[in-house]
Amino acid sequence: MSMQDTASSGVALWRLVADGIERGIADGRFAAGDKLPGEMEIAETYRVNRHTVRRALAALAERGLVRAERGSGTYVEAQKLAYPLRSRTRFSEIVGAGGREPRGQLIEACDDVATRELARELGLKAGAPLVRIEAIRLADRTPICVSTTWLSAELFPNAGAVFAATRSMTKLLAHYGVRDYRRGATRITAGIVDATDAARLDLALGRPILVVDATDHDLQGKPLMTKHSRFAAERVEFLVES
Amino acid sequence: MSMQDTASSGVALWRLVADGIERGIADGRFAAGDKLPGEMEIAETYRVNRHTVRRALAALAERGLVRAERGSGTYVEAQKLAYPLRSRTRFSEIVGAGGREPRGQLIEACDDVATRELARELGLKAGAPLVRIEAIRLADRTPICVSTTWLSAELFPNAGAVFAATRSMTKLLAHYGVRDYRRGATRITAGIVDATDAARLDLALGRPILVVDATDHDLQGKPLMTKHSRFAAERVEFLVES
DNA sequence: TGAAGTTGTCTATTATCATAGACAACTTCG
DNA sequence: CGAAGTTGTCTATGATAATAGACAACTTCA
Repeated sequence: MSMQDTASSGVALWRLVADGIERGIADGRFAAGDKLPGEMEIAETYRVNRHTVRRALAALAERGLVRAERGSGTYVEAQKLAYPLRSRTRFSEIVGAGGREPRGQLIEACDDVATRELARELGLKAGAPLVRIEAIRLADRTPICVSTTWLSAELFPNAGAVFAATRSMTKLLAHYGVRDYRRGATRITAGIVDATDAARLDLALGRPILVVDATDHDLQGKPLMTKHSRFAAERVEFLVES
Repeated sequence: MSMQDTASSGVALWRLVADGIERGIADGRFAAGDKLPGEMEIAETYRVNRHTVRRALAALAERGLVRAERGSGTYVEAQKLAYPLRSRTRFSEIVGAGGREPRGQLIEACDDVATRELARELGLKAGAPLVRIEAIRLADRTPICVSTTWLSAELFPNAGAVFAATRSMTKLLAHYGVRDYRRGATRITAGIVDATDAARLDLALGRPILVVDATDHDLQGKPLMTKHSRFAAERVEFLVES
């Protein structure tokens, strides 16, 4: 065969191979930790050159989906959600890009008052009225993180009800006329899940979590909301741009 | 820009442009008969070379979605369903390939006896028991054709109920263990829709129809079913392989 | 230790993708 | 008719995709 892609569909051959392998991983034909067939074998099944397979595997490896070990084979990585930490990242977009369905679920929404720290983050005075939203975010049916979000009760009246209806922070902000926003400085630490979060994340007690604190700003730099998120470490992998 | 495709995603640039235009046609931004923007203008909106736009338009023209008129412009064709007449064609696949959802709807299933002609087509004796299935097939919510299908009542007992449940001839045959089948000789004529079919196809009286008679065989050549289909001529366009 | 099997890297060739410019052929409209 | 705008076709160039072969580097296992 000297054609570049099947039926000149405008989709590169290596992409078709990569998609095929990814589907195999997604539907469990290749489980996490499994060894993929050798490059030659994959090349034969797809009737493609070994280098084309390598191109496909390289693309998957870049996304952290597989890991090649020289002399041994290529292995399926623990299928962690690749979570790029850019200034403009939306949970729904990240999850959707991985071919999974993003879901949001409200746990609790209640009034709160700003501590000195929260007030500083949000550019308010200590004791200012806040709305606190506790929510779970899932990819398909897998809980990824629990997050506590604080917003100004004056700027976003009735925010809890709006989030309950939209199940999306992005849509919540859009409801108040905020068309775009960015994440400011983000702090990442790790910890051990507590009993409450363990139940919410369907996670065994004692498992590690990634703790992320971030404040989102609008395009003018005005603080909109500050978040305290706890990610199931075994299900997510943050990607920081180099 | 000297890159071949956006973010080296494995999808050709012309494909992205073609998909974008096709989406515009699908969601009504460009209606049937409309003139598309000029090639230069499209090139500017997609920030792409004019030749790349031409490649995209050529792909759409090949599928019959648009028609270029030299010196005048490129126009959206009457959006007929492109129906390739190969030996192995499935309605669901054809409709699905066009980005529309295939649907089937049972009108009536009843017992019948083989005329001399039907018996010859199905390899049975005249007077043999048959099941006759009347069905409508749609793309999204647009009726495409009405078809009358005859099957041997002995080979496919209770076929009507199975079709009512599966709404697919392919699945019906699979239910009886037929994994694959091919269409044999196909006869195509044209006619005027009668009152019954006009109502079923949501077609005005007096409109033309394409009449297709075909018999499907299994891979050993044994006749499985014979069909008499009436297509709304203004909604479909048969493609015969060259 | 050695053989077999695996991934990594190199060179080389061909086809396609994408861009660029120029001009012909044609349609539309004043 | 003539000008403006459109699609059609040609040549040319550089980047990428895909194939092909060879060999190095490494792991696994008998």
